[in-house]
This record gives sequence, C-alpha cells and structure tokens, in this order.
Amino acid sequence: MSLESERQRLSPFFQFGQSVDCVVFGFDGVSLQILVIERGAEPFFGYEALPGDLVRLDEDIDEAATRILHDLTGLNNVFLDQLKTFGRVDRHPLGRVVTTAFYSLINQTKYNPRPASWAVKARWKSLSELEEMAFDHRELLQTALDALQRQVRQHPIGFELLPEEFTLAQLQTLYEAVLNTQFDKANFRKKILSMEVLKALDKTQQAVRHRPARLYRFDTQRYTSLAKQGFLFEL
Amino acid sequence: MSLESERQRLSPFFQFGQSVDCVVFGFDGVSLQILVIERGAEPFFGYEALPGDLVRLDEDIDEAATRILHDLTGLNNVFLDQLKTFGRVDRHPLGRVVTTAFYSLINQTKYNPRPASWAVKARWKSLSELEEMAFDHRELLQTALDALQRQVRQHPIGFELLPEEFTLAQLQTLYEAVLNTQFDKANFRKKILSMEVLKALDKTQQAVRHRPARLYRFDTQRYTSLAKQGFLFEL
DNA sequence: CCAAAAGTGTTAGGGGTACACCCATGC
DNA sequence: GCATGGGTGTACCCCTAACACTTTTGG
Repeated sequence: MSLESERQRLSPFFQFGQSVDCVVFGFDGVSLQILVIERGAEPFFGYEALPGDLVRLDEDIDEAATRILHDLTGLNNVFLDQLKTFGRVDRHPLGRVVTTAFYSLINQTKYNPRPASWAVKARWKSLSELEEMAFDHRELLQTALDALQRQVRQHPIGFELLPEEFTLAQLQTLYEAVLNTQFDKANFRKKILSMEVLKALDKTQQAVRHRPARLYRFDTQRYTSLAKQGFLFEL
Repeated sequence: MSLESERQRLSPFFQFGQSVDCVVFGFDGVSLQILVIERGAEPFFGYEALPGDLVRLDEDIDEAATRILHDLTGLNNVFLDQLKTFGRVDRHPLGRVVTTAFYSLINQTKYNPRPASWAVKARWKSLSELEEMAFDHRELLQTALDALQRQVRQHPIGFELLPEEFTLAQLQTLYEAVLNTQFDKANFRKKILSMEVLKALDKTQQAVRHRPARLYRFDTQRYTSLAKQGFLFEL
C-alpha cells in the first residue's frame, strides 16, 4: 500500500480540532491566584474560562501555548509546562476538539494585562472567588492545582511566582499558600538554605517597622550544576 | 455571533488527526521490557513502533488507548496512564497528526500475544535490543521511561509488573531493574514491610534448591485506606 | 556437610521536628 | 521601651545505611 492510498483511506479521521488552554498561576504575596478571562465568543459567551485558543495547522502545540501566553500577558520566557490532554467526545459544543492543558507560573509584578482577541478581559482570581467556568475548564484547573502541589515540592519552580529578589518569609508564605500547610520558620530556613541554591544579597527590605529581612535570589546556575551531579530539590 | 456562524468561521481548523500510542512495560524477572510492533502499513512500513492507532471521531481518547491495549494483549483492567501529548507540525508524513502517549504496566505472565490489524507482529524487547523506531516513538519511549522511574518510587505501581504472588527478592530485583540501582536486602525489606501494604501469605516458593522464600501479595484495600489518611508510598 | 539464597539484629550517623531564645527596626 | 517580625541554637527522635549474622532448603 502506497503512502498516497493510505492518506486517502485515513482522510475521514482528519476532522479533529486541537486547542490549547493555559492555567496561569500567580501569587500576590498572600494567596495563590489564577488568570481567567471572560469569553468574548460563542460558545460559553460571557463565561469565565482559561485563556486558550485553537491551534493553527502550521503551528506546534508548544508554540501555540507560548503564543497565547504572550498575547495575554506580553511576557516571554515564562515557565510553561504541559499538563494533560483532555479528549472527551462531547467536551466542545462546536465539534470534536481535543485540548492540551498547560500550566504556567508568572511573576505578578511583571504582568501586563493585555486582553487578547478572544477575551473580553482578563483578571486574577483567587481559587475561592471562582465562579462557574466554560467547557471542562474546572477540571483542567483542578488537575493543574494537583500538579502544582506535586511539582513545587520537587522542583525549584516556586521562585517563578516571586519577584527576583525576595525574603525567606515571602518564600515560606508562598509555599504555605500553595501547599496549604504551615512550616516551622527555623526549620524551613535551614532546609532551604542547606540546599545552597539561594544567593544571599547584601540588601535588605526597606521601610518596614521591624527588623528588615535580607533579600535572596534564586541561583539558577548553581542549581543547574548541582542537578547535573544528581542533586534533588525537595520541599 | 451565533454558535453556527462560529462553527463556520472555525471549520478550517478542524483538520487534525488524533492518535494514541502506548508504551507497554513488562518485566521478565530480570530486566525491564517494552512491547513493540512491526508496522504493517505505510508510512514506516516494516519499522518497529509503539502500538497505537488513530482515534475515531466518536471515541474518547482514553477509550482509544484501552481499545488498543485490549486488541493487542487481550487484557482488560490493566494499569494505563496518560503520559504526554506530542504535537510537532512535521511529526507525521501523512498530515497533521497529534499523538497522545500513554504508558501501561502489565503482568507478563498474563500476556496473550494478539497481533492487531495494524501490526505484523508484537514482541517484547529489552531496552538495549531496540532498533530504530518509526515516527518520534523513540522520544515517546524515553519520556515514558523517565515517568516510570519517577512514578515507581512514589506510587505502588511496581506490583503491576509482577505476578499476583511474589517474593520480596523478586520485588527488589524489579525495583533495581527499573531504577538501575542496587538496594541493601535487609533495608529494602524493612522499608517495604514497614509500609504495611503487603499481605504475607502462608505459602512459599516450591522446588528451589535453597531456603524457599515466603510469598506476598499487594493489599490494595489496605493501601487505599492508608492513602485516604494521607499516607504516601515512597521508594 | 556445602552452596545458595532467605531472613534478622545491631550500631552509628544524618536529618527532621519542636521549641526556646536573641536581634534589629519603627514608633 | 515595646511591638513586630527577622533570625539562630539545641536537644531529641526517628529513619537510614552498612554490615554481620543466623536459618532453611536441595543436593
């Protein structure tokens, strides 16, 4: 059987739509938030949804996710990772659309709202504020949350949510918000510092009415070289 | 804009093919193996490939994976988990095909070879025996291996690869093969037994020319109830 | 008795937990 | 000085790694 005859035989299968949806996490210093848009097109016009779009025929799936994130936030080089693909037959009213969910962590201090063509507006919402969502987006979100809680303990990705310079207390608050737990201050500090992936700066907080905290920066190079030697980030 | 006009506007996007590929792991008592087929159709006729097929328009993606596995092995209710979706524009010569990779763990003693329509034949190969593979299947395989090594340490999935009744030595050998390491016998036993997820049977090995080992069985119920209380399987 | 693998006990050290305490700043 | 959070030291406990040892079978 030739390539061309196979193409003919299989052509009825080529009727899928492929989309990409992004779960974008941010942190406002107190609680974990996600970026939602209000849909500006049918179906689910006016509903809250995750930012996403159909993938173009000449576009890699990863590229599509990067494009969506850039259109929405104006940011490049943000943390972006594939999560899972959702392919229930009836998940989209317009036809057979398979969606691949991505999750992204962004530093809220760098965020520039930029409603894209498919969105009326975008805004941050904490998890408790969320209303009904379009499609199966609630399920995608829950999957992303589970993944984040798993990943954040085993990979140094929490830093993506903080400003480049941060205090250990901010870092601890972030972990407590994401994991929904409490850590002992002394032990948290010892653990994170013992990994030697933070660079202590000669700077402190300004204008606080208590002893100012030292600022730190995540040392990407150091982490990369440790990781090559088998070092595992944990908790 | 109505639903119907949206359907019209978006129809040019609905030209994707969606496929599913399965990385099926097995264990022969010595080393980790995967199930490969020899392709019986173009493209890549005659090449080794992962078992997979195009998803039908009226079929969920998960269903397609289950179908493929059943057609190939005759087995139902096997461990099957989604891995990752591969969507490079040029990954398939016949057109734009996005594939979702799954990985599966099966008990080789239950396996019934059953070459499906799309395969000339299926066979077990250890990792070192693998030759060039069709499409980007080598990449899918590597991703599956990484996932397996991560998952097997944090979830009690190794048992899926063993007979229902097994010795602790078999279990240790399995872990050593998957993770490519060595464990101290005494410590391995203490660790696994301390989790209390194995049921000790009043049976031993037969016809071995040394002291016969006790047989164990994974206690699914026990694990489920422990997991609900926050217990985490580890190593 | 010997070989081979099953199965157990002991010890030393590292890492985590709990908790008490001191330090620097603004007001 | 006081309130507020930053930052540190210590004692205990458990888990783990390392390793030596005993047990049970077939031949």
